[in-house]
Amino acid sequence: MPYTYEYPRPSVTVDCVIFGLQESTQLKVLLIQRAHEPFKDAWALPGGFVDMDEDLETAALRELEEETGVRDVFIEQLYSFGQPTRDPRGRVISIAYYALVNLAQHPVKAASDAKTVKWFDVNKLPPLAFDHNEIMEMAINRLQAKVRYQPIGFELLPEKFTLTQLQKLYETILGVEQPLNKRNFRTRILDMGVLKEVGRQEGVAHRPAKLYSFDKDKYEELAKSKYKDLIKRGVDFEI
Amino acid sequence: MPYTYEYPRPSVTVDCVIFGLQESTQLKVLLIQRAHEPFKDAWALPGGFVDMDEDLETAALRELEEETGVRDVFIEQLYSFGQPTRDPRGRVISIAYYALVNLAQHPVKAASDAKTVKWFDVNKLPPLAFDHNEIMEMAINRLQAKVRYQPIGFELLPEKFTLTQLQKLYETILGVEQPLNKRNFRTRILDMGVLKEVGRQEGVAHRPAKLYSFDKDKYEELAKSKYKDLIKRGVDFEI
DNA sequence: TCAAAAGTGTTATCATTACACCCATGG
DNA sequence: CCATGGGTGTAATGATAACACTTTTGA
Repeated sequence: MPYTYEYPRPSVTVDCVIFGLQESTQLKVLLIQRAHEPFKDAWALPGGFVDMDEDLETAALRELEEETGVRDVFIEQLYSFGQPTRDPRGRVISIAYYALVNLAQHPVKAASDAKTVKWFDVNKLPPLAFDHNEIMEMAINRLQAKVRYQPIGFELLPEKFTLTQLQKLYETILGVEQPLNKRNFRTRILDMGVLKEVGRQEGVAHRPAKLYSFDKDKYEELAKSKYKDLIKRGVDFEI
Repeated sequence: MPYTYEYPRPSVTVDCVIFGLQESTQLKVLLIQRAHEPFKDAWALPGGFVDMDEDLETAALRELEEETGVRDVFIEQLYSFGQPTRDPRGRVISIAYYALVNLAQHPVKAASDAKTVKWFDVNKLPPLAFDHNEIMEMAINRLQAKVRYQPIGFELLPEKFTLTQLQKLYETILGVEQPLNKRNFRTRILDMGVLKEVGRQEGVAHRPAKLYSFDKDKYEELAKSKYKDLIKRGVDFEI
């Protein structure tokens, strides 16, 4: 290898914060119970060391599947944590990823370094190994911020869904105490123009709801033109 | 060291994208010309290897000062880049940071691994070493997104500034082709309530402008209450 | 008194909020 | 025929955009 440069090197790991939505009403997060020292028996985020020839994202997905059996998720980089004392084994830098999935579609099974795998309610987390509580907190903030301006979450519902299901989903992710106003939620969502009507409910003991699906093409298109608008408007402090 | 775990380890570097505002009208970025292989003589982001006992952020600030002489900046983590082939020396993972500074207050001088240090116009960048063009692109997007909802940039002006100066600054950072509407810019900024009047210009050949300064306390306070509002409102797609 | 930049009035339009009400279905 | 959600009308308020206008200064 040309130009080789030798320094003592930190270890590099990846960690995954996988949020799971259960019945659109409960927000959970996937944790493993560690099988080995350090922090043996403590709960932790799934993750592990990056191999020398794989992408960071690939490493995260591999570790996630190895330890929990969960696969086929869209993860996104969250942040990198590098405090020198965060791992008792020595200098370990960790790149954290996060994702939001439909819990029902992702059965879990413990394996490799994990003793147990479990979905925990986001509001009832145990103390976690390493600095994983800090990572978790950042992930929750990021998820809630993201859900406000990007239609994530649509993939978590059945392909065809009602507006009430969608509203429940938002209320869950945002962790609101009061339900959102139905009228206004609907107006806003429909005015966005990214839902298309695809039928109606059947066999329910009340007025059947219209079913919608997410129109991805429309969304991409809108995202582009909206971007131009923003540029034109210039400033729009939201604080 | 207990629990030591041995794996082959990637190298870890940090890179800094330092944006500099010149006279509130030009957005520049700080590059170094590499003194050594690989990519000898090519332009690159200031950065380098992380020491074993320092924070990532500390490493970024240290490398920035060593290579460019620039110090006392508030950097923020941008993203981590880990494509296995991004560095010909082998596996190198880089954590990128970015910042926006007042160019006039940060004199540069080349040192250590840098042959030359130069501020480049953001719109006239040379081809960069490694994957630094990709890092740069992401940094520009992030900066422009951030400036829309957080009052960064205020620190780049003199302590007392006019609304016209502030508007110019926004126009520069956003890279707009048409100037923003003066009336509306003023209304919006003043309605935020984070500026306080602190005097007026003197000795100018036109009506003297009022001078303002940024009221940080007021901002912190507003940021909190605004956050509560957002929670209450629930959803607010901006796409 | 003029150029230059600062600063203001005003209107039309659109988005947001809040509240009350009607509708369709199965049991 | 009623309980249960689904779905709509509307008015008050506030934010945004667009444009034209007035003010104050030094030279």
